[in-house]
Amino acid sequence: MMQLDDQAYARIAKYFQLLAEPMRLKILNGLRDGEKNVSELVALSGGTQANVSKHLTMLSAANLIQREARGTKAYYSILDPQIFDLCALVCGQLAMQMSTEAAAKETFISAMQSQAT
Amino acid sequence: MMQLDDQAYARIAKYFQLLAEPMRLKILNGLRDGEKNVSELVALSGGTQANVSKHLTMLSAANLIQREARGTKAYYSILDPQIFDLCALVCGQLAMQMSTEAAAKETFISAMQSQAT
DNA sequence: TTTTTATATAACTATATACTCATGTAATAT
DNA sequence: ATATTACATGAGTATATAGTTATATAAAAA
Repeated sequence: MMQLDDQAYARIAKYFQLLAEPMRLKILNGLRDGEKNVSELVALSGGTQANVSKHLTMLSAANLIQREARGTKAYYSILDPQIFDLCALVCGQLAMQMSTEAAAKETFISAMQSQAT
Repeated sequence: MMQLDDQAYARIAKYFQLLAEPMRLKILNGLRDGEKNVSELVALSGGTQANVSKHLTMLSAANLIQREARGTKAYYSILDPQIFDLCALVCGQLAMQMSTEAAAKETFISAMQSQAT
């Protein structure tokens, strides 16, 4: 078993932390089919402008997404589509766990298929 | 683009949240090569008994790991090895990001190889 | 230039959670 | 029966973070 040092664990944990927030997942999912500006993401997510903007700044600082200013608008786009593989794995895992809860399972199975690369 | 409802996002986020903690990652990595009891995990992780026990309870409640009491000891083991795929993906991602930081990159490359399924 | 539109950010609040210390519980040993 | 070992858990504290409100900034339009 490989021993990682504490710094390595901290870094991996921080990465997962970014994905551990419903609004951020919603935003990332909103960027799946290409770049969107902040207003579009606000409308899509149902969050406030300030909050969405903060999450975008966080995701951008971690290089999960990319910012490009055009005019007065700021367009964000996914930098590494592999994050969707992560989500797909988790969705699959959760779908397994919910093998008894039929209705919830339906939701997740289709979500997983939609999110899989 | 598949639209997930808020409950779905919350659930996925909660799953990532479990992996967003260095001590829990350390514990999970400690269970990679098979079951261990609490004392072993305490020694391995360098955490306190109370803290390790709490994390184990959390991971167990989320069905990431499994508890089996034998005598006065409690043995924990990984329930779904796919979590290591998640970690490997993240390690790979981080290794990419660190392409300039040579030393740190070395650490992650080997870690990733060790963690990959 | 002034106004409007789009986005970012500072200050603040509320909540969640990681940790420690102390104690509870349960199985084994003496 | 009592003590010991192994583990779990409650109470309390500190810190992190998501969210809101208000404001700053910057480009474009009037």
